[in-house]
Amino acid sequence: MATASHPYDNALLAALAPEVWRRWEPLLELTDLPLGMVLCESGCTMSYAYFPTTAIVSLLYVMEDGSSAEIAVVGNEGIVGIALLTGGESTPSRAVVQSAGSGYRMRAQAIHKEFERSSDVRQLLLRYTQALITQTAQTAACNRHHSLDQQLCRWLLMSLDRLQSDELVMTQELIANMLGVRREGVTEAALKLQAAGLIRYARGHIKVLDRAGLERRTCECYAVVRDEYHRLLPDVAVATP
Amino acid sequence: MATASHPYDNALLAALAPEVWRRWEPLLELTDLPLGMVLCESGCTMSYAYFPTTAIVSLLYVMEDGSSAEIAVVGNEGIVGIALLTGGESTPSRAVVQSAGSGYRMRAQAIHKEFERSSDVRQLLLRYTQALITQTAQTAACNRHHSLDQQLCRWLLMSLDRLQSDELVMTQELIANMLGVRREGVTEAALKLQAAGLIRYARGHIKVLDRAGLERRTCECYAVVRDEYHRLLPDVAVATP
DNA sequence: CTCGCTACGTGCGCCAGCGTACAGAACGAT
DNA sequence: ATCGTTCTGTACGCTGGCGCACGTAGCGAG
Repeated sequence: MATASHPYDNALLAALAPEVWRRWEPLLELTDLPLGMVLCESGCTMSYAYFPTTAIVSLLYVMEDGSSAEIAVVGNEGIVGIALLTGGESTPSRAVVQSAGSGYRMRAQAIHKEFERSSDVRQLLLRYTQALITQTAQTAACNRHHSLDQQLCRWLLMSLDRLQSDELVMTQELIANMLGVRREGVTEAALKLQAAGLIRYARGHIKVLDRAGLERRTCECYAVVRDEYHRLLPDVAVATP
Repeated sequence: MATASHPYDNALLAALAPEVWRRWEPLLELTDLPLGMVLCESGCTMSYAYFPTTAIVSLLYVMEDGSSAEIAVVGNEGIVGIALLTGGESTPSRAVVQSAGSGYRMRAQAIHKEFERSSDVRQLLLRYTQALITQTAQTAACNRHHSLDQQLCRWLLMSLDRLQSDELVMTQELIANMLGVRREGVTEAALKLQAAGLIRYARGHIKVLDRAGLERRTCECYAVVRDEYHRLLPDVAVATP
């Protein structure tokens, strides 16, 4: 449900200068983003850029054999559709709504024109782009070196940062898809976290009981990415560092 | 040795319009890039952007425990120092010369100014940025799902595309560092390739005997990234698709 | 020539995560 | 209340890559 949403709920939009804001307001359209909605298929040209407010969107690479891997996640701190800015129009990644909610969308042509027009807009969106690159690169390193346990903690924390609540609506099956691992692996890892009193899991509902505990348990990757977001976009905070 | 090098040897520079070219020529400085040279340390502000001609540069993430992972590789098709364009100034990655050679460098301020000034320059460099993002993202997925054997093939092919010869000067130890795996693992994988008649390995010299064989043996990731480079930068070809 | 260093080869136990298979448990529709 | 479906837990053998510990071979300086 797209109730009580305002463009300001997206931190990137909120960081726009007033005169830019006046131009953009009529170009933004509130949209419902239900779970599983595909905003952009691999290799397909996007018609819109999306600014999530309450929703969370995953960028996934889907391999030929059907297995997948999340390369980045975008919430109310960002924008889906960087390729529209760089001029590539499409990417090999698929953008899927990972957590239902709403967001604003803007026509591809409009955002591209605004990007060309204003140096300030460019500055903001390019800094966000760099933060996204950092997230992707750190994911690559993390996939190489860290355990599923640590990665699950990281994933939970990143989702938490982009939500208003401490409860995630998310089956283990879906998490496994995002992380690119077996569902059973997620079950095991989640049980460990539950045994440690950090979370409570029940049929697609994860309640985070001890956030600090998750942070202690995750790998360095979470903090590196979070800090880099804060450095690049001090006004577009994801979570307190 | 920086002999017989011309800025045109970097495909990105070569793709510049004549009038841009006239402005840039005096700003470019030929530089020797010896093996192991660190162009940029993690988190440090860069003074220069680099346009490799004969050298190859690796972008590495180095973890707290000292292990590392390559997140992208840049040769004569690209530029090292995207963060100067996006305005972030630094990144958490380290840029290391992986294969000795030369390149051109340009002062940070100069490239940033040019990036702001010309829409054409922006278009070109942003398209390159997107290609680099694709490479990084595909690396993340590849790290998750594919075997060391396949990744070694991919790595060899990517290096080959950025070299003028079919011989790589590269110890197994170094390759292991790039891929973020054990040296012994690279030994085993390389032996398999040698047994299959695809390469010949001898004390830091790899001669590629059967390039097509490597392509058959690698994972899809190589082709995805290569094709995306060609799509985004048709005039800045890496290797024939 | 030989000594030392660098680069490569090999062996072995270990373990995280995989593939597969199945069982229980909670929820929702009728 | 019942039944099918979805979600979660458990078990077991397998394998790729790891950590560690050596052995060996070629090259280069003296």
